[in-house]
Amino acid sequence: MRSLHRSRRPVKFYLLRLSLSGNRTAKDSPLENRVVMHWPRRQEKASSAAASALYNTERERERERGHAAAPSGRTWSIRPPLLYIGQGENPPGLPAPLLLVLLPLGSLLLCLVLLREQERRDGESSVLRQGEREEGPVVTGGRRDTQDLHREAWNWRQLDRFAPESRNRTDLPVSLTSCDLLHTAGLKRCGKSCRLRWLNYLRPDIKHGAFTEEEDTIICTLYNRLGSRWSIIASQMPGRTDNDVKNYWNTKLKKKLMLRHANLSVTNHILHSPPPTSAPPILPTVKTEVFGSTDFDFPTVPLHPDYGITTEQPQKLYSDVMPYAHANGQVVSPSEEVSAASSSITVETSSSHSFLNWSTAGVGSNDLFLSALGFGGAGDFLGGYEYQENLYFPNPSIMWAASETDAQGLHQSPTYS
DNA sequence: AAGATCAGCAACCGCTCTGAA
DNA sequence: ATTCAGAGCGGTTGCTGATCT
Repeated sequence: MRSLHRSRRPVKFYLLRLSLSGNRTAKDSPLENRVVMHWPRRQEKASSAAASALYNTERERERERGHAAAPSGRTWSIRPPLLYIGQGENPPGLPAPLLLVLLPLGSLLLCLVLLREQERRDGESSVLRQGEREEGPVVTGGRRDTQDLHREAWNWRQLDRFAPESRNRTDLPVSLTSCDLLHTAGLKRCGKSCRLRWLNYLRPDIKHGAFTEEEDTIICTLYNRLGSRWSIIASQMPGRTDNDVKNYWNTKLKKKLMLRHANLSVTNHILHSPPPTSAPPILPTVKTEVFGSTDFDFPTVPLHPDYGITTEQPQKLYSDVMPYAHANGQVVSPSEEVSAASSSITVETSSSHSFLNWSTAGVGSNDLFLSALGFGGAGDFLGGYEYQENLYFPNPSIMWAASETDAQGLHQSPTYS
């Protein structure tokens, strides 16, 4: 069991119990189907008495209106409750309390949101509902639920471990770390884990389907230029996370490309290899001839000077720059089909050539993989390039070029000796 | 049918960076 | 200027279901 990150700095928080009189129907988007609070940072330091007073005021208003309203200076939007306290554990007079945890931590609120969102996704709630009682963790089956969310009921006994007076108070000034609180809540996840879970899985705008050819192209293009800057690559594909892209590359796309290249190599071999001799086969050793050393360097890329790209600003290459590609000085129309044997992308500026070399710094074995395959551009990998205008690149069109279109044009391939 | 292996992928680890106090 | 919690990121792990033997 991996250990939880434990925050060193104690976090002051208040536990407020809100008794909501009936749920509002969530007609809004799922994202809004949750508690949203804007709590001024200064207010985090408010005394428990002040918090209690605010709470009491708000509770009165809430009772009058049937929902929670915001005091001046802050806004609360309270939708159907996130968590219910198990039956029998409720304090007297609060039949269906909603437990809110006000923290100076977006992460913790996210934990609550996360539970609600998971509940929505599961279709069938595994979070304790009103009137239900649960013993121990709630498991809905599958790894995601058992491992990601160890959802146990909130109950007063757990809270009382830290605040024994909680049963008879509406405000609970307690000094705990965020991890303590999450343990108390039964989540067994730190805020960081919850955030990650949200970003990579629960976020409603996440695209969960298979990757398209367009996305393959984007990934290969940017990977070839940047290496494993997955977050930047993912930023060009709405709905995809860096983790998605990374996993996809490592498990599928890389193999796919290798397979295609292997097929191509076999074809080339059949077409161009000399008649077989009786000489014993020589096991190949890879030599990166084109780059002049056994270390891999990405192709030298001259950048457009107007963009002001520096090696310290690699991100700008994607967000601001998608330079024109040429090959051997010849611009190739995007509509032209590019052979799978095309070898390189060079990027040419109209005037001065400020060369930027995406070199070995930060480049891992995957880049060696690319180099070993002899590819300089994503069009090579994908075997046939289908031009996509303004995929998600804000700037000029990409023009892939075939420097040599015959089957022997793999001049950037490794050579075997 | 049962165990072994593989593939997919969400989550974790550990590090750096950022910004608030 | 310093401290430190939280965010961001890339590499890696390990769980689960599918497939193979």
